[in-house]
Amino acid sequence: MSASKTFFQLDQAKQQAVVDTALSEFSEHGFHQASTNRMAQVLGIAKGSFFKYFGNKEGLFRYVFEHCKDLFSAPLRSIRAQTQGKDFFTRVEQSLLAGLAFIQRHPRVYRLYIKMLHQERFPLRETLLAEVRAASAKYLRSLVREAQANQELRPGLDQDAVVFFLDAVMDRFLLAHTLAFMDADLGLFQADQETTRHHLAQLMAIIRHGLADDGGTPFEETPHA
Amino acid sequence: MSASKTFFQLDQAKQQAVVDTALSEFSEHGFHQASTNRMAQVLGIAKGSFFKYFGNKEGLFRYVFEHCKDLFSAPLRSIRAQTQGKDFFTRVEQSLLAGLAFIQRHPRVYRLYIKMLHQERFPLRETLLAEVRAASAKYLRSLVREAQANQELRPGLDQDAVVFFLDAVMDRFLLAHTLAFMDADLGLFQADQETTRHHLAQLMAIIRHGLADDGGTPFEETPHA
DNA sequence: GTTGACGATGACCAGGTGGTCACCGTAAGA
DNA sequence: TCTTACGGTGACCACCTGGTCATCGTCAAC
Repeated sequence: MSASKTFFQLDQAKQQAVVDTALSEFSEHGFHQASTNRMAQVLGIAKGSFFKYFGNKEGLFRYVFEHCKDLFSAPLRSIRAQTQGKDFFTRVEQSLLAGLAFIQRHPRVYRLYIKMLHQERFPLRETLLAEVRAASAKYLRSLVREAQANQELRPGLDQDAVVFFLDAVMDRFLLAHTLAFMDADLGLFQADQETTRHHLAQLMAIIRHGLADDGGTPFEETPHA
Repeated sequence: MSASKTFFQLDQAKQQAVVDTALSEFSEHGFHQASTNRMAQVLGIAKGSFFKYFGNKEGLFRYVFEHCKDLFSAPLRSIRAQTQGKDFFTRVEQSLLAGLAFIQRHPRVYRLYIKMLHQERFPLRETLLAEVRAASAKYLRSLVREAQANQELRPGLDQDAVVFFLDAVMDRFLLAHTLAFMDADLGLFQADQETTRHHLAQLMAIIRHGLADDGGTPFEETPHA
């Protein structure tokens, strides 16, 4: 718990306003460029209050991050449960759709995550990111493991390589909707639902061919050892 | 030209030292967190000199960026020429190896590029990044176009989708060597050459299956229009 | 009416920032 | 030796930062 009891005795509306403003500031400016002066001004409270509530800027950030993590973990659990029993590629596709839905509902949370990934010198960066990445990697890995058990994937595929591959493509697909420069002229950036669905289908076809067990590979195997 | 004639009249060693120090600072801290005070101290010159040379911090950055762009464009041209005539997937693989070689030779240039991609509020961010992204996207697109002309790719694949897919996987493969968090437990981060080659082979196998024309797809085609 | 508890306040602090400019040292030309 | 030109210098400026704390206002208890 990174907030003092003073903060929790505030009425709910004010607590929420503080977290909301801080999330906007951090997701927009990262940590160091975020300004407590600006936040205080936006909220219409004295700057000193922040330091009463959270000790320092880092404490404020920790609290905001905890809040985001809560928002994040619920959908992750739910999508896994929802797709239980479906085939691997359907699960991957639905996970992507769930990711998109989350980003649309919580754009600032996603931007904060991106900022943390790519901005060194965030407080607790290693610790906090490790938690998030571990959760999503674990999820992806469990999907792959089950798929391999069901012989849905081409034999001989390295589990780590598959996870890496999927992580790369999925991550980028989500990123392209948020950052214009990550969209290689595809038109995914802030795309409407129809465009997104179209490109998702194309992408899933490539992924399927890349990973699925088609009962015999047309290429010479690349030998190892 | 973002530097004054004063700067160009300096002896080469000093010019180089200035660019070198600035590149280190910018690639490590981004733009706003980079400090001209620190650079001056490292170089052992007065801070005022920077402003004589480049007008302001942004001018200094522009000059450093131009320098990096020159370093970047030569290898891109050369790798394209070197792989002319080879098959598509070999070209992709060699491009990745060339990218890795570049990153190893110029790690700070690559880090600066990453910083610019993921840190808003960089001066001239849109303009400068557009140049770089356009160059590399154009390269990738030309590879894909030629491959499609040679019927190396599965028919019906959307060119944009293929470019997007390749960009995603290749980008992430390079990133994983530089940023620990982008390496989904694969062990690519600062990996030795052997590890890298091993994982590259795995990845290329997946890409091949995903894109190559294998003379008949085992799945129902996902119909469009 | 008096007291005590406590959250809110914002002037204030030290420290860092990008940027300026009057001054200095030097070296070439007369 | 005097003049001129010019790059180098670092004290200085205004501004912004995270963080502090003496003071104030309010409200409940007695």
